[in-house]
Amino acid sequence: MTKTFPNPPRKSRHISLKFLAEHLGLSPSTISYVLNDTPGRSIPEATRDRVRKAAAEFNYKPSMIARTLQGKPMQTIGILLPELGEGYHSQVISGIGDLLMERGYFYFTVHHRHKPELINDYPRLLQARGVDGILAIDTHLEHSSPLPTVLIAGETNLREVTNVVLDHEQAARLSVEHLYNLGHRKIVFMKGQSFSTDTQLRWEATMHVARELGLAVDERLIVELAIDSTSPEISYPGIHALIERRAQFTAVICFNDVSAMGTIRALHDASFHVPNDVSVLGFDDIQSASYQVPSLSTIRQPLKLMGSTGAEALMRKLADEELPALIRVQPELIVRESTARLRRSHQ
Amino acid sequence: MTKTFPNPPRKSRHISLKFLAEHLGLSPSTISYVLNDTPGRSIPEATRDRVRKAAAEFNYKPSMIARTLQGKPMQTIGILLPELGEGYHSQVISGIGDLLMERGYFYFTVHHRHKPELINDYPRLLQARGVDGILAIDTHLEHSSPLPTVLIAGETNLREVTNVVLDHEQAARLSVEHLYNLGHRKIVFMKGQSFSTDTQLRWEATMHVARELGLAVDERLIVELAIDSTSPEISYPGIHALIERRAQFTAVICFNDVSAMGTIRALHDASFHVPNDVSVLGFDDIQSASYQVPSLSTIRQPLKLMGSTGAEALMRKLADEELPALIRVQPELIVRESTARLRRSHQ
DNA sequence: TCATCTTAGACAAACGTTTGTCCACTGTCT
DNA sequence: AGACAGTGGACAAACGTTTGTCTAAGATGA
Repeated sequence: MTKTFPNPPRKSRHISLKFLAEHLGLSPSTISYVLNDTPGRSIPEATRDRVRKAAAEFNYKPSMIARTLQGKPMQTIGILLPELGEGYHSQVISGIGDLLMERGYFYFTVHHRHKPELINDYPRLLQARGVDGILAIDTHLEHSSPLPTVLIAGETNLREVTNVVLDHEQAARLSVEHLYNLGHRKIVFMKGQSFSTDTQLRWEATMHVARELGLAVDERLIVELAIDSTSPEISYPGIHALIERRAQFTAVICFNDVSAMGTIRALHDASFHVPNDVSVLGFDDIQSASYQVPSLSTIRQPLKLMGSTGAEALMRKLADEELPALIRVQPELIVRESTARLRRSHQ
Repeated sequence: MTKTFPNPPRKSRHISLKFLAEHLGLSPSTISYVLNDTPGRSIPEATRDRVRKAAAEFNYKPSMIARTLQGKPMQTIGILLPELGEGYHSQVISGIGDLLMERGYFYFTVHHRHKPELINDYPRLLQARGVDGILAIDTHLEHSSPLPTVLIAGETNLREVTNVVLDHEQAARLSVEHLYNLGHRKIVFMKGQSFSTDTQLRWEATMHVARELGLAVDERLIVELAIDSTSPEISYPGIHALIERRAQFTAVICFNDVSAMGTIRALHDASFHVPNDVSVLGFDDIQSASYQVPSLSTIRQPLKLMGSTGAEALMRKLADEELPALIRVQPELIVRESTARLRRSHQ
């Protein structure tokens, strides 16, 4: 009879092992052994039943906090990223979140706005909150962290950090060859903002492929993004300026889909038709890419996959498994309406 | 001389109060008093200096975990939302994240996919990880939580939950009157998915305003969203079907900007021009709204503000301040290119 | 019958903090 | 010289777990 014990489930008292123990007239350790099925303990089934029933009745959840103090993992990780808001990151996080949820892990999200001191401090602050590992996205990691770390789409030369990256060489090949094969030769190349970790790698890969194809890269047709934002405004001024000074071009390779939207908008405002007058190629394949008018041709970056791959890698790392330093994922060319064969009249 | 003590800063040992204490030849309590500036303690400035220097030298961060065990707040909250990915929520979270970061708070994000058992379980699981309070977004809260809770854009009749909501009545007025004043009478009304907490409230407000204006709502011109997604595909089939059966309409009031994009795409595919043939009005004003072709007229929902307002309210609640049960924020009509005056030929 | 082995638990230490209490000095005042 | 106050700090308990060790009672064996 549980009713004979003096402690009614007072609303105010936190349900702890100790509470359960008093309630059942047992010691906390016994409860712990039962609930964790600790092997090598002889406890009769009758007692086990009593304990489990009480735990269910009071909806007892063990405090991860106290458990962590014992050196157990908190089943929690920290996600480090440059900025919140729409776009790129949210897709990656979506992939991470689904996998972690499945594994019973929780996560913190922290944004650092590219500030090195924040990037450096966050791991310790997260550690103080009990996280087991760090998943960084698009972040320049310079100092090694006290925690196991996996980096998605960033750049680092830290030995102990596993890096999940897109195959930039292949991505560049897909994009440049696509437009080349459609007959385009006067191509605008767009370079990302300097703080984006992809900018440098993608640019080098793109230039490399252009050289291989014997495609001339006109200095005057390079647009460099500078605005720190995730809205299409980032590319509008650059393309607008190009049009103003009557630059000759028939295609634009954009840094991402968002800048492709800004590009199309700028061309549209200047009465150029996409793709009849100018072809525009995006990058990323964000959700709205296929619903633009015109719909975006783009290089799909498997963002969700990169997220889940990174999370999976971190789980492995936490389980002390060996991991490659680099995990590469493959891009894919998605052809829609914003790119078209060069028309004779524009040659 | 600190060098005379036997414990070199071994890489493996965690830097704790006790470690610092041994290192300095003091007791842990003294270190704690100094680092927390606990009032009513007499400790000479010389000692305080020694302690602070050592703390800085070893980059000591107190364990929030152990501190929480003492009943101190963890300075951490949990965010509950239906789904990860692009769109609506990411803007709200952006507002939350900025405010929390400023206050030194961290946050967990958990998504529940509208599953009641997850919605019910998460608060306890978060509590086990030391969370001080819950911020729910667009979530049907049915049971009261063990933690202080603020709800953004959801719906609940729980007394203890503070609710941050858009002024739906005003939003409906702005949208319907805008199209009405442009001369539209044959208007398609789009109803959100049933799981969205805004659906019911917005629909009622919209119908109310239509009645007030004496505007007939044609049953056959109601499109109801059903697909669970954050991509424009949600509205495409509905609008497409309307066109297929040659329904007569001159304007569409969409449930959100994403569905407005799907609507424009469907109209475009059927060779209708927006806004010359049909006006399309969005809702939310997401970042890409102004960069669509045509750019979207829409009802701006101050998403970031709703996020920061909710976070601020929760901070207050955690500090035991009194709060109103309802905090209302105001929408705004943004007129761009996707809506236009009704042309005579279409009357 | 007595030694031995199981069984079913209790007990206590530890994790890293916070905080109330206590104590040994050192000065100061009569 | 004795009483007393102030100073500088140590000590220990507590938070909620986990886990190694210990023990009392009952069962078993020769």
